[in-house]
Amino acid sequence: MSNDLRSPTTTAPIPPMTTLYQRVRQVFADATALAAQRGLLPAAVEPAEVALDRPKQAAHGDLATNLFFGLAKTARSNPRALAEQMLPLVREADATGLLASLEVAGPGFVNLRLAPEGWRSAARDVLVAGERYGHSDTGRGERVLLEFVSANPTGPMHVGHGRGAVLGDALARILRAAGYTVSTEYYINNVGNQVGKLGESVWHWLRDEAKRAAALATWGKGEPVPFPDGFPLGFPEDGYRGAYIAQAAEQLAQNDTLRTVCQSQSDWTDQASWGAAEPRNPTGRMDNRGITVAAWQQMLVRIQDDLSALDIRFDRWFSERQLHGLDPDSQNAVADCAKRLTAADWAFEDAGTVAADDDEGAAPAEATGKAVFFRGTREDVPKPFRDTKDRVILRGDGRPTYFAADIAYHDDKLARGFDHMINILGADHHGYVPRLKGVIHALGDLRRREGDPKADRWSGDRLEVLLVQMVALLRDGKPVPMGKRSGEFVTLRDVIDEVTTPGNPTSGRDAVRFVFLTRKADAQLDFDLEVVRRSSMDNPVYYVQYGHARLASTLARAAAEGKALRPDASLDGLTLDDERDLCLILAEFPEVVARAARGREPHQLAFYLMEVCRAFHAYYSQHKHDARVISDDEQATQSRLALVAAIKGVIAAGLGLLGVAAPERMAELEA
RNA sequence: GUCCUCGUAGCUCAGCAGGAUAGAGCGUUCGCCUCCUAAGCGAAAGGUCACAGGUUCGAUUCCUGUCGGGGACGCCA
Repeated sequence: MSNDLRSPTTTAPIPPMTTLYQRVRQVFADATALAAQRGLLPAAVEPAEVALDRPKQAAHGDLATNLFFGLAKTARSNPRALAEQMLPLVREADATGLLASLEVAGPGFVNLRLAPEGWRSAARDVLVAGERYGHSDTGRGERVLLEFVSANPTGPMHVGHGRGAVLGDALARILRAAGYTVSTEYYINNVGNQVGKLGESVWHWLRDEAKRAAALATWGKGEPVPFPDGFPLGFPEDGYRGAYIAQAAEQLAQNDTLRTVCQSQSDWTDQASWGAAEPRNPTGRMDNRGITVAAWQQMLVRIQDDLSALDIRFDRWFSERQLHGLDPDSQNAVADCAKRLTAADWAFEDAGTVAADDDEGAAPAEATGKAVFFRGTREDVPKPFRDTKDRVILRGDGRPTYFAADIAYHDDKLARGFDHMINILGADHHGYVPRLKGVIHALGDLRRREGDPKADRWSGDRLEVLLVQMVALLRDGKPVPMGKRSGEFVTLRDVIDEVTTPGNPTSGRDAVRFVFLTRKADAQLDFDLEVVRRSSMDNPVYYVQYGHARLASTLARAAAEGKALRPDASLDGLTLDDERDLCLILAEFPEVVARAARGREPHQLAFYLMEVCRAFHAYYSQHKHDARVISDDEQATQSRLALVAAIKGVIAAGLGLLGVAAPERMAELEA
């Protein structure tokens, strides 16, 4: 950091930005270096090893460290005595006079108070760094592939998907700020039974225009679909019944080619009438029919639309079809992986369990051949990745399972050079995790045998799975009934719309995002539509946004009175305890971002922002009479405006990392 | 049955790589706008951190077990 904290210098070639916490840590690290020179300690410590806490009690100073508890062991001393010995060295190391006082407390804590220039520098840091305040190199550029949502393209997104989406998007923003190199990816599950059923379901509507028209005329959005009887083939078992099926069918009917296909009376089993019958798909499954592809593409557009309502974009949309060699210029990596695993005895053929009818609609399951199982139970699989059961990758009829495709997918991810993979999954998938890690381990072993020099990259611990718990949708405390089977469910879009305040288009997105981020991923979340729609304090998003707007309006007010914040404003006018506390809170922001990144916990940021606002509102109210921000005291006004700007900057930066708008003013309240 | 996860104020939840006297919001009670946004602030009340052991200077935090809520154990995805 430059020694001139006064001037918010113009952009030098990316200054090595430090934070107040880092500067204090450096002082302690330097002190240990001095101690090492003088034989008091065996070795110096790195700044990062100096744990700094903000004590709960004001009597314990501005910051505290328990550094000497750990060092006492190696120095064969007791913490308290060592701390006493170290204090002079700490003072010596504090060349810039950051620290005002130091004391040893309790069994060996060091409590410290910062000099006014010290704590004020935190506000200066914010103003100098601007939008980049809080950024760090914690992640050291580690290449992370963050896969999230990956909802089947068989219908609109529901609320649970939304939570995973918001978590993933916020996490991507936070990780990037913390110095990770992040790619986000959505895995499109466009092969398999589910998508096949989507095709069948749509097909049924397309076949009967009269019924379709009648249905469309009478169904309301979100209403259960009274599926008519008497369809030639019957509706597919566990097919999709939401009104969106009819909507999709209606849209597909606009497509001339499909219209021709759909109006033909030929049975859907007659491949000839379908156009693209895929020779590489010998079992003739629905998932590769033209109608199916058209249908999931339709659904994908809808999903993308829902995601953009939440301001979420992905770096890449990864098609499962490409793994099966079904997309142009793609290889059948799924079959390849299965073959190589089998060759290396990581998989084996076995009749095993008799195949159950896997509800292929009207077609009864054929007598099956031998299935291929992945040996996830092998003793040489490290314990945490070992499965309790061998899992099928190729069914008796040769069709790959979802797991088989996922093997090829994760092989592909690692082959692309990522250091680390984070998958965000619904908590109901947790049983799936060990087998996925296990198969990555197996692929590593396989590649080692094949002589791949990069084989070590294929290790189970490169995969990290974040499990997201369910969202319980409530309205005024009462559960909103959701039944996928009945076709009666509230979509993510419905929820966003319902909590959007008239006249403020982003309010619904902001509310949904913020509320989703006020809980740890692995905690169940109650989402009460009534509460989130209200603009009250049960609804923290308004609290934080209001704080930002209040800060903005204070700055605007000052400007209007000809007292605008000047770039050279001095912070010397900040003298109150509350101002020191605010600065210390601002100093914590980079710590919080780094912590949220390391722990993959965006909620920490949400809670932090509420704390910032709480402190600001208290300051603002409490000094309404004795120390207003805008006053006749020019010096004090400038300093306080600078503080206000810094607080505003932190809130804006924090909200930005959560993907929530930071408004300059709040929209009119609802009556 | 096996595995995962959660159990903290009346309710909903925080609690950072173990630290000092346990934190918020809602709800309840009582206060605060002639003056920068009252969508705000202050105060009061509210707790055997599910239970029992263990690890150590120190445990709400880490480990084991018990009890309770939720979830997963398919040739589904």
